[in-house]
Amino acid sequence: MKGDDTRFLTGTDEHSINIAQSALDEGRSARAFVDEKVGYFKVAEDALAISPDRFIRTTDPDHVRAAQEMVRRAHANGDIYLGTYEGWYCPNEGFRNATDVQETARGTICPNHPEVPLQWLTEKNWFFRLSAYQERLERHYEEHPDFVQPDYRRNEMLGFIRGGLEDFSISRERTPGGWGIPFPIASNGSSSRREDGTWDPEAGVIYVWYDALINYITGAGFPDDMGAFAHWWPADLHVIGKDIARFHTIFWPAMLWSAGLEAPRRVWVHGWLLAAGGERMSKSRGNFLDPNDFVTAFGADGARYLVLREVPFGRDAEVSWESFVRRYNADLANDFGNLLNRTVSMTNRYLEGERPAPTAEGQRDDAGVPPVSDLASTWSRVLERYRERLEGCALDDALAELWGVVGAANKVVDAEQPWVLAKAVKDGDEIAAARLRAVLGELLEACRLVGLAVAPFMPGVAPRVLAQLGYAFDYGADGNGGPPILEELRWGAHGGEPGRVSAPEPLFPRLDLEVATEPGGTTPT
RNA sequence: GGCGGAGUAGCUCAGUGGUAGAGCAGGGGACUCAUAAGCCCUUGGUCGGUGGUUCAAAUCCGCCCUCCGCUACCA
Repeated sequence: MKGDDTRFLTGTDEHSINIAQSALDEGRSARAFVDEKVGYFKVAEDALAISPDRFIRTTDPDHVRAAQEMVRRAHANGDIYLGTYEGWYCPNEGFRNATDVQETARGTICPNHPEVPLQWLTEKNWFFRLSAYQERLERHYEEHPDFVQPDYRRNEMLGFIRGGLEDFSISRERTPGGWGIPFPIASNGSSSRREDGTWDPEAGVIYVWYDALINYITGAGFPDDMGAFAHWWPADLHVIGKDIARFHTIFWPAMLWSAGLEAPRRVWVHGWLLAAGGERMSKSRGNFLDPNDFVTAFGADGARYLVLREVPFGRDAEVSWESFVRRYNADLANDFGNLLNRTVSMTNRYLEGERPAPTAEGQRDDAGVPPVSDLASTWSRVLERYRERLEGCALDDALAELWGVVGAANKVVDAEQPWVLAKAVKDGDEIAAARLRAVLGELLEACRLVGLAVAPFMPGVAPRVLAQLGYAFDYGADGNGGPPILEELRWGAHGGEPGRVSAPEPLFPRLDLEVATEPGGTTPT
């Protein structure tokens, strides 16, 4: 919306052994299994009005090419070598981490398949020379203090690096059903591609997360369209969950450097939404919030607002249905929704719907009345802080800044009491008439600015706000098109344009806490 | 165990030496444009415990208690 070229990528990581095994357990192909799951993700994205430029799947053919090219580059650079990997091996799931297995009277077992004895297996694998990048990683962290955010995550990762980096394996000889991207290099160092174009299964597959990380550059055009890639890479921002921080902040930059590519500019690590008591949400615990139910109750815009406002973006947060309903009613229905509604209603009632221009700072309107409120100066301060918070990924603070203006505007209504001014106007008081127009002009402008500024959070609500105010909204559902938003976000940017407000229409119907419980029937917490 | 963070009003949190704060929730009031919303006022806290430093400590130091994060191949 600022007018910058953007490319927004989401997608799915599909080559895990767990996926291959679950598909086998259900008696169907891994491909059919992931196709179904991807459908669920896309439905949820649509429901939440998340509009990536591309939804990338690691099973996409261009991603297969990208992953194989990255392996070739690492190999050409001398960063991968053949070694042996050993550990507990579950015939159903492949290698299990020592922390995932249990010692029992009958031997070592994996909790998912207690009937099947584990084997201590040795496998020939390719290893990536992560150890060669320790110094460069430390230097990178020092020279780019914002590379990993929030700061405490950066410190954790830096501590991990300083503790010494080991090489890690990036291939697997065997996976259930051979699931994975074919490893493009044979053990003798030549290509594993055969004359008929298929890949030699003896070469194994690329280990799942080595392949998964590469999705970011596939999405930027690597290696099929290096022109596009040069335009989009390095990415300005990776947003990831805390559980995969190490992969994105340590392994991934090293992989890129090995291939002669740049690291992303910034990686933001977000926390989790936790259920009551700080428990992790899971279906088996029955404390899972289905995003589709969420949208049903609050609307796509409401759901987006709540999740981003209620939670400090860098930390875990305990959330509950009740906390969301409270926040929805307080912020959206009562504060902002009602502000717009009362402002539009008064404009209709007292000015026959005609929209007066907002009085600018230091100016007098045509009737000689100076600004009646300090909303204009408040706005310019808030906008600056709003931008700072957004750029720092402090999304909850960013929204709080905007709501400071909402609060100020509600106070202005009570301080000026337009209904009293309107009575005086009826009695022929011309000064009151000018003041009434000034008050409503300032309130309408505050509504326009907040409604537009909040568009990245509530892309569906923003056009409805502007429509009620009689303004056009020229941006698409994905935020593209339209004028540079910072121009539009100036106080009085459309001050000279005559216009009419439309009939007031509540944006966020107030919810009854007792009624608005989870559709799944789970007891609200 | 090691490293790091947190413990402040019912809830979520701000506050790094000088008379305890915000939002929400609760209570009261005046008003009426509005989604019984908004506005004003207000109840509520020995700032985890303890011992120090200081004229003065939520804030600095020591010890203790509780919780959380990181501590490499599930991803």
